[in-house]
Amino acid sequence: MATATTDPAPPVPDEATGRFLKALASEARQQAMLLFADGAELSVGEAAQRLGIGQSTASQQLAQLKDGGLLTSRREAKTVFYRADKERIGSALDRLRGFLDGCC
Amino acid sequence: MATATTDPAPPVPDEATGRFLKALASEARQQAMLLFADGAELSVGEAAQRLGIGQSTASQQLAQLKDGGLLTSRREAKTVFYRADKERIGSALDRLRGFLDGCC
DNA sequence: CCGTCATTTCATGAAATCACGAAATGACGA
DNA sequence: TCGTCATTTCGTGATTTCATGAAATGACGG
Repeated sequence: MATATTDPAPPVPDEATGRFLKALASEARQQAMLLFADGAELSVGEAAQRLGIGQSTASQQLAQLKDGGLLTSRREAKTVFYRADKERIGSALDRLRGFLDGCC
Repeated sequence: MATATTDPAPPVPDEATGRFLKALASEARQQAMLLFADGAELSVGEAAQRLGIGQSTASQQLAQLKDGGLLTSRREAKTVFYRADKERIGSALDRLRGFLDGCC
């Protein structure tokens, strides 16, 4: 059988795509994404500085973008570097298109 | 000249895409979109009923989806019918892809 | 005109998001 | 082990969303 007994009522479109949309539905985070053009890699502190926001704020924003599948992080010594995650962004877009296709 | 004196600091990615993202960044509105599969056309009242929410709530949600470029509305006598706006959805996706392309 | 029906607008509380500074965590190098 | 630096986590108010019911708007039919 394909599904189990209760059929858990899947979220819509799906968790990951939902997080992707929420991550991007904020001007502040859209601005943040702009920092990562051309494969640029930035630390949390650098991002905070360039955006003119507090470091803890930047940390949270970047974390949410990562959670939404837009960024990856890599740790080097004390500092954490973020960069755009081309691949997951691509699949998020595909899933989004799939949802919109399927719904209308 | 291309731009005027002050250069109004364009929003990011652009107003319309921002509204598109915000419109879709809500499970309730994602559910609402599902009603419009296969070119279905529904009145505000029908949508409210199927979603199990108040009519004024539905009116606002659908309006926001329309504002986000996901739905169109048509008025027939007293009732307003909404349906998916394939075309504008397509261009919103294109703009989104463009932004993500350009930013990473 | 009036009354009615569908929708929209408005005002309201509840809940979520946002940005912040302070404190906690983790990873070095001395 | 200490002290320091970068980041994360936590607790806090301010702002924004969210859903609701009541009132206002608009469009008919009589």
